[in-house]
Amino acid sequence: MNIEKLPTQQENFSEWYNQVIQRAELADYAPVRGCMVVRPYGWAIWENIQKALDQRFKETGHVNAAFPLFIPMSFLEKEKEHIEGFAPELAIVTIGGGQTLEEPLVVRPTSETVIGHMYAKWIKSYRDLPVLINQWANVVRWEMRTRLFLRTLEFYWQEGHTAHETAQEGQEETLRMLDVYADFAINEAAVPVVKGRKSESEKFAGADTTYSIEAMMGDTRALQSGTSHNLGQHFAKAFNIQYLDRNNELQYCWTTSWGLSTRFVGAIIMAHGDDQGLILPPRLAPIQVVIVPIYKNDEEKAAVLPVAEKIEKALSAFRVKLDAREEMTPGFKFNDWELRGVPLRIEIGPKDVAKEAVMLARRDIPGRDGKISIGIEGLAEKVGDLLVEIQAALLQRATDFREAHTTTPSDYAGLQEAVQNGWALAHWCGNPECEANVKEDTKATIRNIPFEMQGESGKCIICGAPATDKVIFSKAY
RNA sequence: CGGGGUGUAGCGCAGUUGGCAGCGCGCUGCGUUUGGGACGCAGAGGUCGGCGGUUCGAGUCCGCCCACCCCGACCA
Repeated sequence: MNIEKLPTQQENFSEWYNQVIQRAELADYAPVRGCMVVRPYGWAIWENIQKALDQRFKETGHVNAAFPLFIPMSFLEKEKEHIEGFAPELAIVTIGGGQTLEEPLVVRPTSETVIGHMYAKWIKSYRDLPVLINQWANVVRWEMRTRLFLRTLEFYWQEGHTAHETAQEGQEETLRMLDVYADFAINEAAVPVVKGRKSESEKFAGADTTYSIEAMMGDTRALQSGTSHNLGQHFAKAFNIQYLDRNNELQYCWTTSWGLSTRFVGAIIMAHGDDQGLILPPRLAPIQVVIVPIYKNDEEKAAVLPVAEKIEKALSAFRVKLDAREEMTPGFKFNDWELRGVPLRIEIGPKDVAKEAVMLARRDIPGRDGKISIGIEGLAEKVGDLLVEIQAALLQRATDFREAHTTTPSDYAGLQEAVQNGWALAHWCGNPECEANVKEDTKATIRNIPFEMQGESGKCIICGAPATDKVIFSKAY
């Protein structure tokens, strides 16, 4: 392990990001360019994300299934916008079993097409609707520039695919799942997000409308953290997903899709981390409490270790780890677990044993300010309270940070200035040219058109034309 | 695909005019340590990215190739 300090977020945020991931053993670079290995600690975070989301999917009536990795090339070509959008980033298999394939197989970049094909077989009647299926899967998109978790050639995600009787039901489903994502982000990951609609240029290839949740990272850039698409009847028409309605008339279904990926692990890292390393939200942290025993000799060890073990048992309701490694000093362990973002640390040494107490150290409050001595009696309850408190504090801090770095410039010069270090809220007339100009001039894009600001009319900050949409401009990952 | 850069131990790097393959961290063993990143001693670990050329001799010079990184066009 490299014992040197991390670069600070201030001096080099992206280097801080890369190093914290590798040193905390979340992920490592794979032998293939642009691919990553998710290591056990990183995967444990993903598993906790999966649990929190899967539970919400089930509660809203969805079931899981698995669709194949390979998709016939011709399937993607059936929806014009879809193939145009994805063509540049497809991985295509042309040889199988030593033979050149008659039809190339695409490694799925997303599964609307195969799933649409199957839905056409399965759906006959309005009685078959709605179909509410999700799958947990890996997908491949051949990206030019990659970053661990944020953009890799292969990534893990869930993709929900639903089919409905009416346009309205489709729209309701699209927004329902966006709400599920926002609820997850805020209440499980403590990452504040803004729900909104994507502009035409940023929407999913083949969607009527794309919605997203956008979060601000520690360097003020935006990260699209989850998306929900109203696909209208595009895929239903491309794949003949039809049903007989109540009047015995053949109708096309209305479909949706929605996804959240391992990119969200990157969101957690960048939204909460500090110069010491990760800070994981208690609800998703693989280890919520780490116990570090402290002793100088065998005598002290004999006094301390059994108590530490007793505490470990007393805290079995939490994800707790006793770090009894002999070959490391307590000081090393403190730094090590801080790097790994464990929300709460318990230090127990001879002095504490004598007092029948322990030291509790909060990860979100560095140094002595975050430490308190507390009696062993009723410790579990106190730990539970503190974890809830830390979870809330992380959300509050991230929200405050976002607000402190969000401005409402009044003219174009102000906008250009504002997006250099933060989000800018401003009116936009809806013209793609204005959007493109901002990107050209500043590298910032329209992240989304927030629901909460709809209905405020004004003048386009770029061209001055009347505008009904107020949008977030920001540099993004 | 364009522009720039780097390939030497697991990681980070040094290697002079061409002359025995090195340093720091990490790793292994033993001992001393342990309340905020301990120390000593002894070890293990190399196709110097690959192929070819020049030379008595190449990590070093020349040519070709390969890989990766950074910047741009694309993106959850």
